[in-house]
Amino acid sequence: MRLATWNVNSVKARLPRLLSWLEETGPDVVCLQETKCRADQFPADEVGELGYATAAHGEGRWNGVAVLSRVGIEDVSNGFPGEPAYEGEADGQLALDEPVMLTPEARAIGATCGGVRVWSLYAPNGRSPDSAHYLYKLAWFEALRAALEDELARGLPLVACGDYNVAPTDEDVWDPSVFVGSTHVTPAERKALAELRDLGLHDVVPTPMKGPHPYTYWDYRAGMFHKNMGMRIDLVYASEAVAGRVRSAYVDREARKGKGPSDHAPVVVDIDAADFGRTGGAPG
DNA sequence: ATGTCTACGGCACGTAGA
Repeated sequence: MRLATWNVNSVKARLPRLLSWLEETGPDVVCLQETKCRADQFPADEVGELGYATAAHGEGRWNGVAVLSRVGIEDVSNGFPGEPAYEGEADGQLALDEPVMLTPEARAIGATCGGVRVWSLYAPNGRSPDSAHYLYKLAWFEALRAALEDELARGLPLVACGDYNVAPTDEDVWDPSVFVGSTHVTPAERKALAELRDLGLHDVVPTPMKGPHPYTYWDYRAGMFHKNMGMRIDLVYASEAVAGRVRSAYVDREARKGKGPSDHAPVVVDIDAADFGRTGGAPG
């Protein structure tokens, strides 16, 4: 099974590149983030012509996640149980007797594809460590940890991949000194990732196509991609059964080049998964 | 270079988010 994850930064703006990338790369399962469209606006017909079924979860202008699969797509979950909603900076100014029902943002979608439980995740950015958005990010990760613990208990091989908006180590940013006081590198964010790994998930670190660091994101500004000043924030967290069958993984930096790219590159993982589709196989 | 992208509302370009 060839699995990929890619923050496309608008699936509508990226559609020609997405379609040609699908044809060239031939993944069986693709996790997309920042699709920035409602489910009914997702170009399911266009990817369908290439043989992919779609599960999409979106809200319009921001966020949005999807799973594409040509090995089946079943048991779709839009979001996860306990997923928090962003209450914003205005929390506390609302009348106490006027509870407001907030809908979680479209940041997670799960589906079972070819015998593998697949999650496409788009973690909150956090904006700055003193913001309400940062607290929301940490709460979202704690709820994700609880949800993935339950998901793993189902016994299927599992991958939770996407834009985690956290660089796991200082090696995963081009210059740690630039990030002092910033999100993506704080101890609390890295602890949230460590707690996911404590569930038995393994960080599938891809091979960089160029240079020593498998960065997956480079800011559009200031020639950051040209100078390879990037970050590794798009991660594949795989259960033991999947991690033990990973043949290879790479960052497709070619997809970050040229006119009209996303600011993220895809991560592509090849897995020996011939027996995952069988019923009655070993769990986990 | 606070230097780039995107979507939105609404039809020009300012604003917000990343």
